[in-house]
Amino acid sequence: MDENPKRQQGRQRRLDALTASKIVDAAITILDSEGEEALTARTLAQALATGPGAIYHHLKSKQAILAAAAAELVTRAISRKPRNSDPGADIRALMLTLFDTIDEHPWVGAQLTDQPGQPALLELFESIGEHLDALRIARPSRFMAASALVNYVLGVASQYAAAARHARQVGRTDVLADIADDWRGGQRSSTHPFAYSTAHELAEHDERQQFITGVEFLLVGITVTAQPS
Amino acid sequence: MDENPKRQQGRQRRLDALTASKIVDAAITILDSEGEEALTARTLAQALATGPGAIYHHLKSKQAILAAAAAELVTRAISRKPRNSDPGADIRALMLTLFDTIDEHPWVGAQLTDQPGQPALLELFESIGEHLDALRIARPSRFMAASALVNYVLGVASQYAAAARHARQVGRTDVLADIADDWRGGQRSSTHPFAYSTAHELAEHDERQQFITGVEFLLVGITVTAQPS
DNA sequence: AACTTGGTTGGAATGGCGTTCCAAAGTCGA
DNA sequence: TCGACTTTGGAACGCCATTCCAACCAAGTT
Repeated sequence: MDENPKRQQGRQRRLDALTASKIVDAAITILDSEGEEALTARTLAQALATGPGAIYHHLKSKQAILAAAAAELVTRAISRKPRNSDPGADIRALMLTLFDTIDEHPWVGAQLTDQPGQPALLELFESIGEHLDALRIARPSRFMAASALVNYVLGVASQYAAAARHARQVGRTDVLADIADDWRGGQRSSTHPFAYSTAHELAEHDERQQFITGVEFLLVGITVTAQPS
Repeated sequence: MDENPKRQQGRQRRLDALTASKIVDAAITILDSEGEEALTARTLAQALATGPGAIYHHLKSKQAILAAAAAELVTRAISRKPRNSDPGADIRALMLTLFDTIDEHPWVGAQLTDQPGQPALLELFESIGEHLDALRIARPSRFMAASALVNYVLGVASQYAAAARHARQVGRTDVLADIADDWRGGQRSSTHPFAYSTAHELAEHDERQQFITGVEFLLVGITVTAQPS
């Protein structure tokens, strides 16, 4: 399937040789510019000026391509670590970096939530966990705390991916504004009073701010519940 | 497309008439017993002893069927409200009921995260929001708090759906044990020390306990940050 | 320089999916 | 009984991921 180390020195490859990483790069380009639905074996083959068969020689499935693409972007995001002296600031910065990656590449959100035990999730969990170590969370709580933060990120990620899909299908409209209108329509003021009265916030709020507020709730809860000292 | 109120009194229907709700019920049965992948227009038509065309006369797409099925189960779960005197206990009970629904019907998790502005999500948001009202969270924070809780549930839901898919494909029931093994393999002890050292918890923990611990982190964070008094 | 070998290529074929089409059948007001 | 309208369900369409396989190459061997 490729990645044979011997080949690096032994056989000489053609200059235009297909490789797993070239395929993944082309996939990322398509996903970013034309969305999840635009990535098919045929469009990807066309972008690489080859046929579908050649691609499957290097990567065993479309899911493998997507997993590799997501892992690439997550790893890239995580490796930009600020490493301040303040571990609290560090973990907030990490979470915001993740948010920005998902905001810029919504398909990553869909991919992260599509398969369990994915490489990208390991990176995510590891990075969050190491920051919690720095925060000196009591040992037994670290796993729970890291899981909670990962799950929260995944929830936000899945909504971003869904919104991006919807926006592309329906056209350029503001997805959240449509939902807010729906929540204010019909008999909603009596059947769903809470949603009705908060719908305007859905349409107007800053999503980055909303995300970090949720992170803040979790971090406060974690430190209050599990700080040793 | 059906659901014409006039028809209820006017035209008389055949006893075995196809209806949207019969289709959704059949879909739920297939999803629960044979998994997401088993639900196709053809298998559903077969279960209803008809052809695919008849189904599309009542519901406009497969996504609409899935959305209706998910909304049905979420509504059913949410309507089992305990309504104790203690609002803190109520919201924990609600979250656990949601967890149990997703645990029993993992495909609901996939559906919730697949489309924005879904009916099931409105029910979820409304129910969580009303409980927060009872908790007397300060007004401006309620939207943020409800969103954070919903996002957390969605993250957990997506992981449950992914694990169920994987388990059905591989035939193995213990997906988490496989992932834990992966996290302990290779050079992980040096490259991913946190994941390596917590892998055993991944395989051994009680998932329901883990879920409610995350909820607890959020609720503590929310009350500490946003309680008015 | 020809021959062999085995990884690589890419176009064609396969099987299955969601969805649409449409002729036949059913139902009702007149 | 008739004509209009809904409902049915099997066949057909277009697209997808994936597999097949004959041709293609760049070494090693002679």
